[in-house]
Amino acid sequence: MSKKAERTTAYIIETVAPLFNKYGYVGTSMSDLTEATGLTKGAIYGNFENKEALALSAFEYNRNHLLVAIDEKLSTEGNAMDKLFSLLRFYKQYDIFTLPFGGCPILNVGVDAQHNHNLLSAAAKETIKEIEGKIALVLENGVNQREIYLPVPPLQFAKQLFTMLKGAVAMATITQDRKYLMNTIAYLEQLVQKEIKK
Amino acid sequence: MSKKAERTTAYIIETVAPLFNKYGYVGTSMSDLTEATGLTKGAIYGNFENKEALALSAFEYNRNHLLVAIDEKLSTEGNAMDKLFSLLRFYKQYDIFTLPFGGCPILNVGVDAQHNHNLLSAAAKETIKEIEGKIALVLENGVNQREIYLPVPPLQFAKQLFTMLKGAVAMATITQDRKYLMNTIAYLEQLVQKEIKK
DNA sequence: TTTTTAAAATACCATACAGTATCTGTTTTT
DNA sequence: AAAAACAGATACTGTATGGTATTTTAAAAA
Repeated sequence: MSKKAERTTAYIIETVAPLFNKYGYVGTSMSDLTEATGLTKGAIYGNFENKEALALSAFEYNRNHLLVAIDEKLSTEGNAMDKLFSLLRFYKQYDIFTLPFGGCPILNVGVDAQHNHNLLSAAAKETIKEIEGKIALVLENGVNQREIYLPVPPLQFAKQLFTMLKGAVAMATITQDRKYLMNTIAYLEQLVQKEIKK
Repeated sequence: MSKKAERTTAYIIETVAPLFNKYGYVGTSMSDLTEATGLTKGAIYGNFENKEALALSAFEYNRNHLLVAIDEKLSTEGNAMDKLFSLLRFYKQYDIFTLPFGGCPILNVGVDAQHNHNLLSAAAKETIKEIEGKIALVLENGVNQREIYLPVPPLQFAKQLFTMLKGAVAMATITQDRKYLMNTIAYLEQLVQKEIKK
């Protein structure tokens, strides 16, 4: 296994990931990709079986970035409440965070692939489940440590919270107005404070 | 102006609207449209200047359907609270309501057109503003009639409410799970009850 | 340094794309 | 019923699409 190939494979993915995320699967053509990478089709098809495989790799790349960031926020020192507030602070800057990959991959791919690409659609769906699970885990630990109180089961609360966050992300994306992020999350902060603080 | 042409123009729009909404602007080809309508390109290009004009008409068609429905819910007999609850009940069934046009046009077009089509993108944005305005008006009247109390200005409350609704719509769409709609709106019902009831 | 192996460039394929000029059939109008 | 107007079908345009077989170039191994 020579290293050259691995490097170009990685280079292709990171160059191509924002394009697929912005323009969607059908909206991104192979010539867009050759232009962006400066490589020829021969080079790209040498590293990826076809356009589909490339799009899947690109989504996985974006998704991993996101999950790493979320993991980091949820691993903040302190109790469950500290971790939650760390996550909320992160989402206040979510538009800036996702700018380099061309917006929220879950929203973009989830909506774009809906009727165009089953595998991508399933991948977006799966990513949502993972994030909800991570949030639920923090909540569950908080309950067990008697740090917080929950009016509903941890997973349900996590889903509710994530739904509101995605609402803010969707509105900020569509209207290009980051106030939706700021205001919604300010509201969520006081909601979390009131609802679950012991 | 003969009526024949108007009828086929209308027929084309209503046939084509769900396709553009599902597959997006680039994802919908002229041959998809000839196949769905059973008409030839000659017929379609005789009624619309180009693909873009057709897509814009299709969005407008979907948008109008939605606005009519929302207007109706917000015109329910009774006070501001009755109108709000009528809207919330409508959103509980939003997935079923939007099924014939292939999902929520604001979300689909708003996300799809984001980097692919400025006019469509602006139209989605504008539609959001209109709906927020309609909700804000109901709230403002409610305040003036001393039926409800608002912790923030009417438009801000309307935006907040609509953001959460869109969050539920986005999550239900991406995951294909209508529980997001049910649970989020059940939560909003109790929130509205608590927060703004005088 | 030479040989071997692999990566990337080139040139090409068939097909699908949006769009159009022209022709044919059908309505209206006279 | 004939003439004029118009809707729609047909056949075609050039270009862009995803994908591939083959050649050239560069990198590893001997």
